[in-house]
Amino acid sequence: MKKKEKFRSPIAEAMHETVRGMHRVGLVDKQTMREFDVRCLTSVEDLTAADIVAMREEAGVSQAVFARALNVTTDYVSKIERGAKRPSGSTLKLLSLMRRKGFEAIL
Amino acid sequence: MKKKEKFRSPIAEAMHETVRGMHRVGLVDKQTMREFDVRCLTSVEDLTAADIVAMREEAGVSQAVFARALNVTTDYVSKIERGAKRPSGSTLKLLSLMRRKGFEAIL
DNA sequence: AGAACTATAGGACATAGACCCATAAATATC
DNA sequence: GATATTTATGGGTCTATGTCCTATAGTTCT
Repeated sequence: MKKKEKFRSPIAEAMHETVRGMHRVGLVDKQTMREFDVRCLTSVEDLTAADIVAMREEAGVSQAVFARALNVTTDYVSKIERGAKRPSGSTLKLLSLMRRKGFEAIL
Repeated sequence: MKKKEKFRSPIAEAMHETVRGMHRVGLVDKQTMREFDVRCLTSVEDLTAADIVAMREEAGVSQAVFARALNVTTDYVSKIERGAKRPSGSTLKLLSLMRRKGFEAIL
């Protein structure tokens, strides 16, 4: 079994363990714990056009491949990288996910 | 002087070499080989409203938590589940990702 | 009974994101 | 060297995604 890194910071992990401990002694139910995790881990960072270019270039793929991975069109990626359009909602989430976990994590 | 790279990443190189080998043996044609790098990334399943409800219920979360994980609004999730709206693009990708890898994979 | 959370359902509306075309640079193939 | 092909930019138009708003109603708490 492989070690899976669920949290980025030790602080976040410590918080998770704290609440998990509360769950063990019955202070919080499973639903609350899951919601806690979601609230903690779903923060999406604002990404600039330059950030996205950097992410794509680090992945070493073309705009076409990058677009396919996001399930958007190629020229939309182009517009995003030029700052002509701003990604939002689920697109931003997907990009944020990719930044944290790597390009392969969203394939 | 920078070493001239034929491919942008080890991953891309590995993928390309694999398909190129298939081309040599005649398993794929030239056209397919040319666009393999892009085509191999396009696997987004169509999800019905019922599928999405089932996914959320299996994850055991409310529409609010589900929406937050996708970085969309709560009543958009409600509309999707009722079939009033259809997810597309990156939203569909994110849902597809979640279906294949589990709810925790997109946190 | 009163909060608080849950989900449905309506309408109004802005813009994300698709689709269209042309241009031009690198790179691949002959 | 000539010719395709890939790559990316940049213009425009336009649909419907997705947000925001309000109201209604069923649960599950205290």
